[in-house]
Amino acid sequence: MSLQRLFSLKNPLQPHFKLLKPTIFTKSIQALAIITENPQTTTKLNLTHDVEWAAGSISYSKLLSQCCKTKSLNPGQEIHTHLIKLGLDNDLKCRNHLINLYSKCRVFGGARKLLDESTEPDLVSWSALISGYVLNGLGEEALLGFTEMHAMGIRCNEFTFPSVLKACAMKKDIVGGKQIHGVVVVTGFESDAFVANTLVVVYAKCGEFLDSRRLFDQIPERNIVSWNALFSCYTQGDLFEQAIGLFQDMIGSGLRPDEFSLSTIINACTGLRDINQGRKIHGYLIKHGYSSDPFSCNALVDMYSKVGDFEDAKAVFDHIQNPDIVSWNAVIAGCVLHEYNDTALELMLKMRRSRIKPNMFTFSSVLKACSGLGFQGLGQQFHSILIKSDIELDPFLCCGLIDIYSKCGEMEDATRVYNMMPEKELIALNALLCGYSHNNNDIEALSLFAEEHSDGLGFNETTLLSILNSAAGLQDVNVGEQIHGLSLRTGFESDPFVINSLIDCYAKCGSVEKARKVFDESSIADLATFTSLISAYAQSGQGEEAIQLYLKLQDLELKPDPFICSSLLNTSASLSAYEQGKQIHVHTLKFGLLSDTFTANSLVNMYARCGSIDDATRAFSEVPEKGIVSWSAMIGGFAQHGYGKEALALFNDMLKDGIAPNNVTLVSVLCACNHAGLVTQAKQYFESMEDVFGIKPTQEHYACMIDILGRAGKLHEAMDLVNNMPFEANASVWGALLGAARTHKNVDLGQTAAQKLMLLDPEKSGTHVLLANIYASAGLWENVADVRRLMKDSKVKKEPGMSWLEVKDRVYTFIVGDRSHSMTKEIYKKLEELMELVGKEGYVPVLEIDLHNVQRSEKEVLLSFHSEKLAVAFGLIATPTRAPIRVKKNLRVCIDCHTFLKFVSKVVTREIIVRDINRFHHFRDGSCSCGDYW
DNA sequence: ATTACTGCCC
Repeated sequence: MSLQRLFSLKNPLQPHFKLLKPTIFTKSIQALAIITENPQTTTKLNLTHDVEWAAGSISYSKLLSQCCKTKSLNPGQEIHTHLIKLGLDNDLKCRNHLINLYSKCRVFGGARKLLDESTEPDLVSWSALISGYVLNGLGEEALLGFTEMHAMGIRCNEFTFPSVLKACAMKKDIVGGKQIHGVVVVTGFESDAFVANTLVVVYAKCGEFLDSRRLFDQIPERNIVSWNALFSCYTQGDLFEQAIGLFQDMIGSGLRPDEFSLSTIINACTGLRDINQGRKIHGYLIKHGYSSDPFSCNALVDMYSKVGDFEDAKAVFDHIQNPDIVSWNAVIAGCVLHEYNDTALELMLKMRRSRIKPNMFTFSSVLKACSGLGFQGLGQQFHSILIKSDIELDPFLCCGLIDIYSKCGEMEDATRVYNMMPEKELIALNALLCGYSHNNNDIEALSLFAEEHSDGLGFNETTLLSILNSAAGLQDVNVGEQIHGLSLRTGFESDPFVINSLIDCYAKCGSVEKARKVFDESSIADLATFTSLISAYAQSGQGEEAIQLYLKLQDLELKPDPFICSSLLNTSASLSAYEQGKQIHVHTLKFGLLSDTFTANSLVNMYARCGSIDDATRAFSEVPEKGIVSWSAMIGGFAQHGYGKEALALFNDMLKDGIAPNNVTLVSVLCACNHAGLVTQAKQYFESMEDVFGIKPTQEHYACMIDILGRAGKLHEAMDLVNNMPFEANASVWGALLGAARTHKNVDLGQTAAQKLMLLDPEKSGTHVLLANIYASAGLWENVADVRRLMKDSKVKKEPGMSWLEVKDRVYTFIVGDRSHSMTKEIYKKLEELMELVGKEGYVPVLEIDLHNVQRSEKEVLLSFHSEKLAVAFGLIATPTRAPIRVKKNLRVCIDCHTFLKFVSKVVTREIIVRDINRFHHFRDGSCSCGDYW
């Protein structure tokens, strides 16, 4: 128990009484005496516990000196109190010791009080005070003390100058440093080793390396500290090679490096990322008996963490006998760097068990670990510990906290931490902007940036990446252009990350041309840039450009990565480019990318959407770690191809595997029921969605369910469902109803649905066409004419029917009545041939009713030129005899083409796969996989 | 009695 505690006891009379109690006093003195290694004293103290004896037999000055050496504040204060009691507190020697002790222990008030109350404070009193300020990093206070001392007419000596100069170095105050340098020269302390070495440090720390080096060269008797000082300054100024060069010069001059030299050089190796040199130094350390030097060990832990293997870092750490706070921090930081985040937290617990208090470095690392592990709750607990502690919330910690709060979407708290910072720092701004962008607070991000930018906070590439993400999120090409301009003006336009973000931003804002321009103008041709532009093309549906770019990438012999391949597979999927997709598949195998689940899932999706359910099934069976995305892709694939039973069976397999479905899976499940005509099952799934799987039906699920009921002719039930939806029905719901009305020729329902659709999605052309068809089927020709007029007035154009067919490396496009193809003649000839063949088999053109006012013969001609017919005809000419023909169409297949293709598949014995806007049709041997229900 | 060179979080 310390005396301080005694003084705070309730009874004010007690302290004096307790003070005289020998047992309390002697415990401290005894410990001190043992430390002073005075065997005589120790023995005698062991014989007696008497206070007065201790005071008389050993000098207070000696004891206080020992207190200073060991920074033992409490015993020092006890002695101080005792000196007052004995009236010995005016002794200058003791007083200066006490000033030194208090100042070093940050009790500046006490130190200052002793100095002020001195009858004659001398140079030593001031030196002691100033050195304490410097030791505690208070450069400003040290210089103020120096000025005051100077004003009192007290001159510095070789002991004071180093402290004062160090204060200048700390503040990077070259002006003050030069002034004091002048005083040093005038007073003749220039050649003192301590002063000369510190002068070298002052210039170097202020960035004046040439002056520093000149002073170093002029030191008459350079010692090891001079060398150490200079190359440590070089290392701190990131001049690692110069540091190592100087180190070699030192060895050349015959000096043997000590632990200071070695730990500094290890840091230089870390900076240079030169692990070989670092290992050599490690060997030297062991050979020369420095392997237990704490500084060198800590430097090694840091080096292996940052440059080498974490295992090496851990091995060095495990060898440290009594790891200090820096050792722990270094190894914990290493864990975080290598993403052993849970180990980082475990080590922090171990560290606390060994009674070492975490500091701001520790918290900075463990906050990162929490963030990496998604332990936001723990991160918030650390925040409350930090608030209760006396640890200063420096910019690094603030960043960590902003990151934690951003990760859990608590942007208000993140903003609060940021606003709490006395001085805004760029790294904190970046952390907050990043948080805003991830939480889709794009407007907040951009306005915060604008504000801080006008306040002069500045920005770097990280800032630009964040705000470009926000601009992309807003899909505001103007904001993107402004940021582009800003990066051009500030020279960031050549940063690869900025370039990629610009491409990404322009692409997301819908301007692939601008994205391409950035790509073309940049001199960087790395994988990431290609990935950005390829996915930009993929996202905007420009698959051919995406592939062209991929070919260019291969010309440059860049090895594709999972991102690129995944992107390309998705492109092939959306284009139904089966051959192309297969080629990408080969590449994924060649480059070993199928262990990546994303890529493997994309492969399943690609084959499913390119119409090859067999390939998709095979790809699915080879997905290394099947997740919900893999299962959903496969179930969705089966559903789209009309394999309802297979889809549902797979869904059950998935449930057996313990994978919980998500809303995407359930859309596919309902879709499967729809395409397989399983109305009862669909109803069961739909009704149990929330109870069994905990998924609330969305618009999509409702739309699917209404489609099912509609197709089954249960129009009332479908309408009831629309009326009882928990939200306003959207366009897809009404679209499903309109489709049902058309199938079942229900004019009232068609009108209601079409009206809603025209309001919700006025640009959609299909609505008018469907409504016209419904009117036409009921013989309401005037209404048909009205709709046509309405369509003309509202400038809604009927989307022309288009089909795509892939042959070898090219995708061929066909439009209704297309005659632009180089093989037009052959195609139409083939079509005629086919007409004749299928006519013999019993094919009769089935007319779409909306063509009622066109002459019958004309209709037949028009029908025969539908794009899918042209595509199939070309496919028969241009592809190998037995290969399936895969066509993609932008609209629903018309009933005539559907009938025609059934016949064709029979007469030419070929499988024809048509992917229309809703699903796949596999025409084989005269029938279609959809069972004529689509 | 007072003095110089070394480590951990972006």
